[in-house]
Amino acid sequence: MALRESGEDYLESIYVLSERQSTVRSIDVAEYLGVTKASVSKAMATLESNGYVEMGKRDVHLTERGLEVARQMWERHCFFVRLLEDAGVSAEVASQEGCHMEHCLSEESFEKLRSMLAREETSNSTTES
Amino acid sequence: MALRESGEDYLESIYVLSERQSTVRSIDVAEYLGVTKASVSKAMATLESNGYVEMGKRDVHLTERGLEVARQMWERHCFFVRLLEDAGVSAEVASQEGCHMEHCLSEESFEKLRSMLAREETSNSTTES
DNA sequence: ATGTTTTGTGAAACATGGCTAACTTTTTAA
DNA sequence: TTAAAAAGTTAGCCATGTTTCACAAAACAT
Repeated sequence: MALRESGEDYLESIYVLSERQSTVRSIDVAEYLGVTKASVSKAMATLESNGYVEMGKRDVHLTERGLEVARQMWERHCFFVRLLEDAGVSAEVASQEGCHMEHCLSEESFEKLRSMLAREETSNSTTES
Repeated sequence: MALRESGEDYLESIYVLSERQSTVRSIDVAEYLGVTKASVSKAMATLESNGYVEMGKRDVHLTERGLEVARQMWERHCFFVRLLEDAGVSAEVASQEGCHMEHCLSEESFEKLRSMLAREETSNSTTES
């Protein structure tokens, strides 16, 4: 079963939270994403049955497979947030909207876009400095 | 009731089709979007009750309100497709993925992003020519 | 140790947005 | 003009992803 946008968001939030704290519980994910704990419970069951997370008695953690997706999403998130902030969008709005943009592109397209914009940035900073 | 992504897609497709042909029917929208005519019928009823379209006996057309959204979506679509193509993404993939990106940003953020990238393009073409 | 609070789960409901199938209405062609 | 084809609608179903509410289990504090 393919991962949907919401599944990617859950994985990403587990990843982000696990960098802040030693263990991640359902309730942490719920608070982070602003959904109910019932929603998390349901989502975790699906993600676990598809091998993206493992649920301990009092924590959830990413499998290799889940970690790969989560890292990728977080990388994209940061990329789009930075892009929007560079454009003059507030941090808060950039974060919200970046959350959606991160799910739109294939890996290949994302890399191409990132490369192009990195080149532009380099050439601009050269001319502007 | 706020417009969702699918609603925006329906409006956009009516807009695009109306530039190609004198009248737009449900079936045209269905073929364009690759959904069934039943789905279009349902969607049109909702869009009409929210004042985005008006349905004649044998055509659908955008209201002022609908046209505004449709134009905006189409503009964004073209922007993102061009951006992706510039990055080296194939026309087909760029069109598919641009379809999703166009729904992610607020008007304000989109304008900021567009302005920034336009500036970069200008400064690059200056340095590169 | 036990009572309270926190966390997690399960069931039922709702909204969205698709689908198919059956039907009606309109258009077209013989 | 009438039969067939095309277009549109309606009803019912499905999947996703939420919610609330009730309950179970775990953690914590006194």
